[in-house]
Amino acid sequence: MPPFETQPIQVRYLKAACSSCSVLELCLPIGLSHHEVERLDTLILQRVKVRKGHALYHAGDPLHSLYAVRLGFFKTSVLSVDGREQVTGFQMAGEILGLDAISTDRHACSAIALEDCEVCPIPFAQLQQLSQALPSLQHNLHKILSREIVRDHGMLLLMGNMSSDERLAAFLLNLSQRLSLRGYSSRALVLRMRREEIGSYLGLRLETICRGFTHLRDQGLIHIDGKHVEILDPEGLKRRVTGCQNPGSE
Amino acid sequence: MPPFETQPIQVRYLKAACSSCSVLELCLPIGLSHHEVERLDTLILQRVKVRKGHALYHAGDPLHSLYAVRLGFFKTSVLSVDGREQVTGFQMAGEILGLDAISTDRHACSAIALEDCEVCPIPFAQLQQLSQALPSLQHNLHKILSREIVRDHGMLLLMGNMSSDERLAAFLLNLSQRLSLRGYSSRALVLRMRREEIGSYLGLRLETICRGFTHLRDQGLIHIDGKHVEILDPEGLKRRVTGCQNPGSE
DNA sequence: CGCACTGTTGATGTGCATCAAACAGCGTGG
DNA sequence: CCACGCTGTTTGATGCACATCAACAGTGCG
Repeated sequence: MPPFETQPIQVRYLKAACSSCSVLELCLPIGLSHHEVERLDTLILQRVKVRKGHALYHAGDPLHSLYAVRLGFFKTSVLSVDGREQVTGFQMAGEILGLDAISTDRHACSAIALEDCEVCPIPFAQLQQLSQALPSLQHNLHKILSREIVRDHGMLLLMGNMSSDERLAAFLLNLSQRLSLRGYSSRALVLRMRREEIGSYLGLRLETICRGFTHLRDQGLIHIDGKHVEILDPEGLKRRVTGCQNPGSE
Repeated sequence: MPPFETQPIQVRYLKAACSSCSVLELCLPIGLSHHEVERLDTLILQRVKVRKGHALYHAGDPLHSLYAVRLGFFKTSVLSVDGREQVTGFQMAGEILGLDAISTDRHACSAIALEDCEVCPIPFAQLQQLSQALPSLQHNLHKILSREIVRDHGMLLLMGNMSSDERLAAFLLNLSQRLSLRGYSSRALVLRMRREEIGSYLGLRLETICRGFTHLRDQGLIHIDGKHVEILDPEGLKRRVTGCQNPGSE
């Protein structure tokens, strides 16, 4: 059976525990004391599994919980009035989904699992309540919200000023850096999303993504085979991003 | 003396009072009780004036305060590594500056006054402290942070999917809507920024902005003379934004 | 007045979108 | 087993929207 985004999410209940979570140090509880983590734990009643291709939530759904990604890979996207999709982000373990829903108490984007995923729902009302009592939890939440704003501004810079190849190089470096933070190789990575989704994220067409990969490959910066990317020359990629109007390097 | 962005800001001290502020209902204290507003008032020691062309803060400055715009018009912008500017937003009365600094305790962008401005500095550490005690203040702060995220995602949609004329129409409608919320005319508006800054904001060149204005004028949607814009046909402008791939209307 | 800055418009170039076709992988069913 | 459709990727040919380059007009200011 093919996955449909509009189907209800597939859930399986699991007892949760931030304390023993592998992304504890990247997630909401970062820097909290053992005691504080235990109090946060009481909010997270169970983990939820989301199957590949299914939605964790849709735009318009009321906000109940924020979601900490425990496992897997999501995309978030908004739809324009005339139905075109803009991917606003790709989220991996330790990252928080649903932040944009706080504004209106309704989710402003949809979150789709790009592979089988597991998330920790954090009931938002209770999170606010608990962060009244725990200043460091409140501070973490502020930082996470602010970090998303900084990230978005970086994306605006990318969309407004970078060529297609530069965008692609920046995208790969960003993925690589986030994966390596999580203990994965910063060299060899697997793209969980399709070319079209990368394109939407970067403000380009899928064909341009393909050609971009080819360019970077022909310059000896990456090796690419389908969804498998190997970064051969991270420094070269970085130069590709910053060296915007530098035709001498060709 | 021409204004330099790198000069220190010009300050003049004024006693502050949220309670009597004209944008009380658009700003941080929205929905707070009289008593709660008074407690917030105690944080804001004095208002600060920023002269046209001067910076309220620069990227890299340490975060001390958030700033509520009381009067005037700002732009915020980030610089790419190779020195190109990306305008990330234009802020008017009631809007909060400095949210992106919470992430790293340093401002990630610069805020420049586009006209003589007045802001209320809100010491962030104390704001966090007070919002421990005042749940509705905490909630407001969360909403403001989240609203910025939603706004940015809208900008990504615009940058990724819209033609130059559509971007410009969306920009004008957005300005018009925010100005009318503040009691100004939604029809007649004055652009406080230069064409180049609009262009940077929308991911276009200044010449393209000029031509876009000409197009909208030739379609009878707006009247434009320098910095003065009159919106003649708001509905037509809206159709211009949503009707993305509709060549029949030309 | 003269200069710097901003805005407008025209001519030309180019980077990416669009259109199109071929191919690979993969599950399904004859 | 192969044929088949379906999805995703790659590559080529062509067109267009916007960038770039350039000239000039309007405005404010020392």
